[in-house]
Amino acid sequence: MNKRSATESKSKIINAAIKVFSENGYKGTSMRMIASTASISVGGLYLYFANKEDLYLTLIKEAYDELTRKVTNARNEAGSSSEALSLFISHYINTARKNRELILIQGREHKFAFGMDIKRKFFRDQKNIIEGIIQQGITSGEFSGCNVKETSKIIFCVLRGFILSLIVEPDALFSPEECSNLILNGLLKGKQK
Amino acid sequence: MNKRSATESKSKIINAAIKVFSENGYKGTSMRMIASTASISVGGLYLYFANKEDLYLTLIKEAYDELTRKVTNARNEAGSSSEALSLFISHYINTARKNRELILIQGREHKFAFGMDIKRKFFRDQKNIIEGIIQQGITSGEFSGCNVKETSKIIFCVLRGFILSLIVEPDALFSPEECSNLILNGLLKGKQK
DNA sequence: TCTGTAGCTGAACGTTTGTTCATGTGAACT
DNA sequence: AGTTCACATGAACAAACGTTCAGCTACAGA
Repeated sequence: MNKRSATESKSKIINAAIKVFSENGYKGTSMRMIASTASISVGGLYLYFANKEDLYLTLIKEAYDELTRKVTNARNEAGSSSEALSLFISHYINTARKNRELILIQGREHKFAFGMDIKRKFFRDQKNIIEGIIQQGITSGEFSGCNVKETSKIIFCVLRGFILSLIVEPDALFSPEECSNLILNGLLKGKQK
Repeated sequence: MNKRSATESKSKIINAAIKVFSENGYKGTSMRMIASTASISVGGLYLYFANKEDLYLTLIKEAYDELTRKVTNARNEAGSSSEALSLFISHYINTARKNRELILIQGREHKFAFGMDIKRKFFRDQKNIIEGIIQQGITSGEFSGCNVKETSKIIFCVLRGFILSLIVEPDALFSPEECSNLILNGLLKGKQK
């Protein structure tokens, strides 16, 4: 193994790319900016990534995989449906907060279609999980009957709005508990508090 | 007045700019793209706008003003607080839908700070309106006591998520009625349906 | 018909972009 | 000490960028 380590250089590049892409978006980021942030030469970038697009896609792919992995676990940890939903929401919000830098990238996209297949899959997965939780809650009599698809869209939009706030207006962020509380009291058959 | 009308050319440019900026973002849009979409020469753009930034800011300023104008009206039209909130939500969602192209632009921003003062003012205004409605509902005994600031943040995030959906995933959109229903049943003291 | 001028053009300029490649460097082997 | 080769460099290239400006066109009023 060389002292000038390849893996070390690659991770230096990845970290620099996250930072620079997050701050300037795809089009707003030049390979030279990434190179200088990583303290490496322009040409050096091309030793590890085929081109700018390859480097970018590597980043957002990893970001989504991580978020998905953590959030899907929430489902198995809960007893009741309300607890499942609350856990889902708090997992989602907390991981989003923690991975803020990675998520910032998606707010600065250069084209609609770019990496869209990765995102669509992610969105579909998330919405399916929410739908599953609501459906089960209705079946078990815990939630009042409602339009499952429509309701899960709304819940998903709250979370999506949270993500957008993360990007544009950090002081608009709310707590997971308050969020679950508002949503659940609209879902639960018997009013409680 | 010349047959080669200045006002007509200017509006041709604005329409073209909305279209091209929406599809490609700020950095992704070149003055040549706007010019050719507007069927005008590159140089012609600079007869009406000082530079690229000036042209862009003109667009988003108008977009926000329009949305604000329409939404603020909702407040005066309602009798009860629940009706006020429902009206606010449906006005917001419907105007957002109608002005989709204009709003798309904000999803493709090139830098955080760019035009951010305009946006922040808009966000503050919107949240104040929601807070006002909730506060009034609590005072009148229509809504159950809750953390006003936190709750209005969540409601605002639903709408913000709706906007983001408008950009990235049009089939994730929900109806204003269903949204009001979910939120209100969490707010109303007595459960109803 | 001629003239003044508002409206418009597109070649040209200086930068910056993504990418390439001939060249250099240094740790790990014999 | 010599050889090797993974790792690294940055000048160079073509393409695209925002912006300028000398010159054109077409209309209004004389």
